[in-house]
Amino acid sequence: MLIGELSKQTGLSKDTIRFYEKNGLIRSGDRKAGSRLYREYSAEVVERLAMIRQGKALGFTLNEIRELTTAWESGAMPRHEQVRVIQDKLTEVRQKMTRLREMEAYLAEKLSKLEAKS
Amino acid sequence: MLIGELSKQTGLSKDTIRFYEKNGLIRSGDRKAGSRLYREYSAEVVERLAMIRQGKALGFTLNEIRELTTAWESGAMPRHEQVRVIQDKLTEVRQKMTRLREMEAYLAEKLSKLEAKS
DNA sequence: TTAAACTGTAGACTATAGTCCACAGTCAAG
DNA sequence: CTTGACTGTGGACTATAGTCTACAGTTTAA
Repeated sequence: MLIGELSKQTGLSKDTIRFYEKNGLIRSGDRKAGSRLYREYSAEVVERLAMIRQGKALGFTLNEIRELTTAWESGAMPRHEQVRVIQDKLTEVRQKMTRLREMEAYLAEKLSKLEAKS
Repeated sequence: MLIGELSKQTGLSKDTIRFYEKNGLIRSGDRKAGSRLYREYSAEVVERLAMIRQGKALGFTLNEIRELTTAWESGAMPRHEQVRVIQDKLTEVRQKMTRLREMEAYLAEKLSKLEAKS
């Protein structure tokens, strides 16, 4: 699919998609268009962009996400490296979960104190 | 305590602390020092800065965090407003938890596929 | 009493993550 | 066969979240 379609399917702007591609977060093939080339995207890119969006909403930076997604590009690095990168990220994800539970407890307490006063 | 001490206790730079204060995330009192005034911080500020840091690591922006912390400044807004703001943030926290679980499942799957191949 | 370590403000600078604009080639419908 | 919606590139611009520098007053330990 072309970039406009991808943009529609993901809700990300074309500029953002080009920006991500320039920064190595996604890839595209070439579709010939006269003297020029249009970007041709595969369906998996939709999934990957969804993942990037999730990651960002959880406080991961594009650099961190790129490191991760590069890891499951076959041939990008030796398998034990791939495993290590993914395991590290998994650990971070679990740490964030702990933090979220703390945050939830903190907010819930603030709330119950407020409601007790009323 | 003065800003250097607060910096030491929180691990945030003095510049960052002044920046947060300028942007309404924390407050200080005045300590007279000759013709000038030094910032005097209470012990609760340590806790609040820890919370800000947590929030940031979870993808909340300073603006979002400020809205929240303003809510538990008594007199800042009517009580039902305070309750609403905190409840909204609690909802967001729970959404993030769901996202994290998805992310965890996604990574765990990538990992098990990789390990199956070896 | 003076040097080092602290405090303050103002403003320039940085990195990250985009967004916007101008200009130009491509394609499909009328 | 031209007009409108698409595509591309390059570069300027923006917001967020700081960081750094210069300059100056304050405090304290030698």
